Amino acid sequence: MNTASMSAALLAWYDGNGRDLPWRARGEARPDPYRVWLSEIMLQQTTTAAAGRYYTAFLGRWPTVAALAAARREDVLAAWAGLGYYARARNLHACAKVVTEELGGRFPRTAAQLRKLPGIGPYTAGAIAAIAFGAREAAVDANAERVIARAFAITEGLPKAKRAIAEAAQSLVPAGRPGDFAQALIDLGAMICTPKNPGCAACPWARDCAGLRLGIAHNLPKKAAKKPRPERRGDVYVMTREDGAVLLRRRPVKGLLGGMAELPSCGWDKAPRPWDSDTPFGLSFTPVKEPVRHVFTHFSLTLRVWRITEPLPLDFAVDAPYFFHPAARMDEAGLPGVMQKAFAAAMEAGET
DNA sequence: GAGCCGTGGGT
DNA sequence: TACCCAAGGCT
Repeated sequence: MNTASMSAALLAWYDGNGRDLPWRARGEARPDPYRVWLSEIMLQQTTTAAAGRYYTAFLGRWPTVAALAAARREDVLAAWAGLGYYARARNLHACAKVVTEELGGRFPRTAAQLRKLPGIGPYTAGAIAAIAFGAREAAVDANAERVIARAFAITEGLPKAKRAIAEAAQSLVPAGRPGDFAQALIDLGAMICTPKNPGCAACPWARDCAGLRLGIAHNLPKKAAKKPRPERRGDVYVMTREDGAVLLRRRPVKGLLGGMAELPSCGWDKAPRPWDSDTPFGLSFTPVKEPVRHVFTHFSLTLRVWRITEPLPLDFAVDAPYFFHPAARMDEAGLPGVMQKAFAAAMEAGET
């Protein structure tokens, strides 16, 4: 089998078995580059199911790159809340501004030019160039890496094997349908050539796969062992005002949950610990019985939740980064997942 | 190059 | 339960 027949076999499989996803414009002449870009940013390290809801919401609220560029950053971050990796949202907004204000509202058409924009790395640049503009570029994500490592029996471990894998992938990209090929390779990895228990019997490349022939496919690609996840603990405070408004705080733009709103908290990240031996503003609190557990990428967290004993008076004054948020619209406060959990725990405790 | 950066679903 | 992993990028 040569590369041309492998590409043809994969495209034929994709035409009959590829996934139906909201951002895919199957049959349309050319997909909207804005939609391709938006979906690709959301899909970075994120499942299609999780990205789908946010994609629909973003597209409804900001239908064009110009509309997104005109939005306030806090609104974009709040709309991203719960999806994770918030640097993506900051870069998304920054990229929209560059495209709108410096590039005349048009995305660059080549991977090399796309690569220069904030939030667009090697994978995303290739994906947008291929899918939105028909460029003959590979889009090598973790799925494609796995498929290629197996098909070519690349036994060198990641990340050292990245270059060899990328070159092998590029050699397969057909001139005719590079965008479909990129998505087909990803679908093959997600649906057939899965990390565990790959479905080789249904694979369009079963006859070509060197890894399968050698009986090593299921063990590829090789990866370094994971490091242990440290434990951290901290305290988080739910302070409500007499009118029900909740006291929140804006986090610094850089670092963990950068730029996001949060419940005032301390002790669990690198931020200063103003309340080690005291309470916020010297107020009185009641502990919520069950602490909140949350797992981040590089540490696990146990958070003690405290509820204010008496509501704050209406004239309780706070300065930035603190602000009050209306109680009736907490779902719009833009709290990241860990803070949504803490708030829910406090509310549950308050009702019992 | 390795650490940082979220969250949820599958097993 | 604990672990793995996901359409990665930035520093």
